[in-house]
Amino acid sequence: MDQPQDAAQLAVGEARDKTPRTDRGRRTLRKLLDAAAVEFGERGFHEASISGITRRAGTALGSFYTYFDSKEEIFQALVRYMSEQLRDHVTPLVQAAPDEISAERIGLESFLGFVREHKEIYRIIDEAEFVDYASYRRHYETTVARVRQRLEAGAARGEIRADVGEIHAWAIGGMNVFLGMRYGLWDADADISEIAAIANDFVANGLKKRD
Amino acid sequence: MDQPQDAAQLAVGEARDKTPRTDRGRRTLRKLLDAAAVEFGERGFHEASISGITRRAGTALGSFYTYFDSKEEIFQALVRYMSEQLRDHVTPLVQAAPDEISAERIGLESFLGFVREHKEIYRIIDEAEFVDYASYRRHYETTVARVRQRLEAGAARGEIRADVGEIHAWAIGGMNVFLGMRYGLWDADADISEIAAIANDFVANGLKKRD
DNA sequence: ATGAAACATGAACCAAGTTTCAACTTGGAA
DNA sequence: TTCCAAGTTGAAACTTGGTTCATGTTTCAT
Repeated sequence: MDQPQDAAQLAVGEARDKTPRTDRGRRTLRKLLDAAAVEFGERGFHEASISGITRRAGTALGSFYTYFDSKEEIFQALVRYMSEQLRDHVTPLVQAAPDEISAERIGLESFLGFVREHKEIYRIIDEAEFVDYASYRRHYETTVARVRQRLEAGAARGEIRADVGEIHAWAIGGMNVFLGMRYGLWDADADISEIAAIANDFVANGLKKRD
Repeated sequence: MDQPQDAAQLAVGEARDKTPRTDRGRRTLRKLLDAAAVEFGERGFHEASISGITRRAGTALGSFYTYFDSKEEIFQALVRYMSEQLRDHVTPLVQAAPDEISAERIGLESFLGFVREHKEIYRIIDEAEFVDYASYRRHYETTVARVRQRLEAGAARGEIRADVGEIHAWAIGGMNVFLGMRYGLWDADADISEIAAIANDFVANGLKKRD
């Protein structure tokens, strides 16, 4: 009924009229997000509970609903945040690479390192396949699109074969994800840069220009 | 079309003496497993309900507990069964291949075809990552182990480079899974054998013997 | 200083679905 | 044919945890 009109004016965040207006509110929201990352990472989406999140955050159960409409909504916010974190970690390193083949090696190596340091983050993005399929799909589609762009740029510079495309990008993406799971998640002792070097040698041959 | 009895009996037998002793019992168990495949495939593990399974199976709710101790247990039995189905579909085709490179192409192509025909089965195995991690890990470890064996046999016959190993196997496994998701699950119209041919050309170059 | 909006609180509500149970039916061995 | 183990049944007890809400506290513009 008598809603404040300026609620329609929040263009920045994706959240509706649940955006905090005071410092206290922003602090609480932040505490909830941090707590949710830990709770979801440790227990998985379905095992996690909102009371677990608020307990970790040190707030009351009801306060959760001041900022989020549901458990799904905070999860979705988290997936997007983490997908961005991963991209922000990998992208600058890859862009500094001297050529396309090195870029793929550096991309894989930095991805493996990121996974190893943020196991809980990796798990959350992965679980989105079943909790928030749109976010999951967007994550992989944008990730692979970036691989494809690199490949095509490399081909245009004549560094690799000219016929690379979407299929090669998905192949490399899948390769990276599996190597991340096997050697980043499961095997804490594997030598990450050796893994990346061996996989990159395989990719380099696969992408080499035909005679 | 072959009997799920084998897999079901095996999986259940391991768990407890809930194995049916009469024909009627075996029939009911079978109905429950078939219904569970549909229910889990359509709704996912957490959305699926036991009453949904028994409704589809045409049995009473209580009968479920004659054969399984919990929702997790029937899910686990299903994962194992489906992992075996997939293997039984792909393995004979791969083994009939004339050489290692063709084997990988045929393996990918038959995997893509299987995924497309059994979308629900694919989803179930994937969801095991969060419901029954041991089964999930076993599925991928045995799958990749088979790739590795093929690679090493091919290397021993001198068909491909000699230094192939675990890393190459995981790379190829991940590639296949992602291509399966992208072109088997998401894209119903993609030309499967063309995808397999392009990916295989990439792999073939990657595995080629060095000069 | 004051009032209104923002924020915090946690007990209670409630829906959904898992599990139990006691009575009943069926199968097949003796 | 008899009898008991195996199997079936579905209502009801029980759990769990997401969500609501009425009440109290804090913030801040005026």
